[in-house]
Amino acid sequence: MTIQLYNTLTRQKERFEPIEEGKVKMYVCGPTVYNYIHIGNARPAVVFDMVRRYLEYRGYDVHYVSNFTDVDDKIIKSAEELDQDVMAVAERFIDAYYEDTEALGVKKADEHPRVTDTMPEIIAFIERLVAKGYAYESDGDVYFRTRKFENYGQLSHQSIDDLQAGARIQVGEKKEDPLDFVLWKKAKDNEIAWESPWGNGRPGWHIECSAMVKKHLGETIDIHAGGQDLSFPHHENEIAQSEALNEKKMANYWIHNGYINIDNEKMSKSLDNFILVHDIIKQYDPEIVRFFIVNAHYRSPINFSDEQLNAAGKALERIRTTYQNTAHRLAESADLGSDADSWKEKIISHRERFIEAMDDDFNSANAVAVMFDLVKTANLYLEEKQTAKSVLQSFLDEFDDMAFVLGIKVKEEEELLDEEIEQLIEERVEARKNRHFQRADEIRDLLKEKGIVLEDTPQGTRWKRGDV
RNA sequence: GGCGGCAUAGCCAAGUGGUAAGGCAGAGGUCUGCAAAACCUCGAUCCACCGGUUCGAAUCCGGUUGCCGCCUCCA
Repeated sequence: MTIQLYNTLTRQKERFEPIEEGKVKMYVCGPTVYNYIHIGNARPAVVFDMVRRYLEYRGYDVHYVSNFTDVDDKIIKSAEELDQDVMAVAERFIDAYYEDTEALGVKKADEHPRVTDTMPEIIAFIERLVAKGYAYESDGDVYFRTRKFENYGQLSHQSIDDLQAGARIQVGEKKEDPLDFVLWKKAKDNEIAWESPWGNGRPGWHIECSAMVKKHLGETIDIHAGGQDLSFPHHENEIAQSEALNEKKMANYWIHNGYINIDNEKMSKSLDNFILVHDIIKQYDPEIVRFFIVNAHYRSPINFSDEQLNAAGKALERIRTTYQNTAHRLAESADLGSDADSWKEKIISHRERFIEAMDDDFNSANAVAVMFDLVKTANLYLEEKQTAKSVLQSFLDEFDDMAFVLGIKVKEEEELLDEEIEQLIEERVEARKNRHFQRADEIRDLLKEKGIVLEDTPQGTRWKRGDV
């Protein structure tokens, strides 16, 4: 079996074949850091992190690069409003980005290049486009000559004339053609700027990704990813710039995630209906937010609501409970089970189904369903009077693997309880032994108020954190 | 106007030619001192609507309706 993925370029699922065997070069468009990220920004971070984890799980050596746009109009505006330095604002929200995405289980990229660290490469890139006739200077700005690039529109599957017909783009006097887009912007007075052959200015939005991809990954990469709304014009323009210069295909596979909606409408900063990750994770365990995201296929739109998050929380709890019950049994019971092989075969068949699901365009919704089947199978095993340690361990290992790919935590942190609580639990065990159920129930209620939920099992009493 | 996506049980969500996964919610039962957790049983005679292709369609084709998105900064 091989991995199939939906390529926006061809609008169909294709078999994944990396350029270099066993290696994957992957680039994900990152955020413009002028504010805390909202959950719509979090989705690509999460789903492409999952894609990366899955590729690693399948044995690929993944070189994963994701950028920060740390200078542009919005940051400059934000800096003015906050009365702070542009770079300070960028720095602050880059830190916030790491904090928020880490909470959501997103691993850091191998490289997180910034525009401001890529300036020489960006300028060189533009210079060469000018030299090749694909770009021209106009009053301190530099524009890309879109119509000169013959394959323009290949990603959005639009003819250049349709694009122009539908364009509500104003024809700037500086541009030769309304479809031309800016590579270099002349600085206004007192604005943050870099020196260039065309005077002081800063890069346009699209050029940074072309330059960074080339610098960090090369002229042709395996996977280029981002939100659906980036496919046009951002990705289309990236292709135009890179392929005009390199005369090579920029990326073999383009993948785009669907939106997160609020009340069925796209969440965006301009619609002012966004929810910040920073805020939502105060209300819900970030693991729940992650689980909610991976529980749907990455290309489907998902609607964000309290009802859905609560359901996701319960669902995740079910997985964790089974994991804990399995771990508890492993620790507390003797190694007695027979028939170990048939149970292990069941576990392996779940693993195969999990891989099958993820191989099919990273269908994590199905992968999660397989995980729930494994939960059920594990629960059935726990119903057995006698269990084998090796089988219990196999269940845990399988859960760990699946959880790694999906980026969710199923293992609870080792935690010690207050001595006082420990004593109460001890006292209750004694009380139950002596059939003093009234006292036992009193203690259980008391602990519940403290957020400690007790469960009596044939292997003894265990506790977990619950709602206070 | 151009391009695209979606419409499956109370809610969410897979399935994309062979007779409807999974989760949440709900009902009944088993286990338990009681709980909790778990287990068992129950739910769409049907996949927006209308035609067509096929031995067979939620799945393919044509059309209709509704919703959403891109074409402008946006993940």
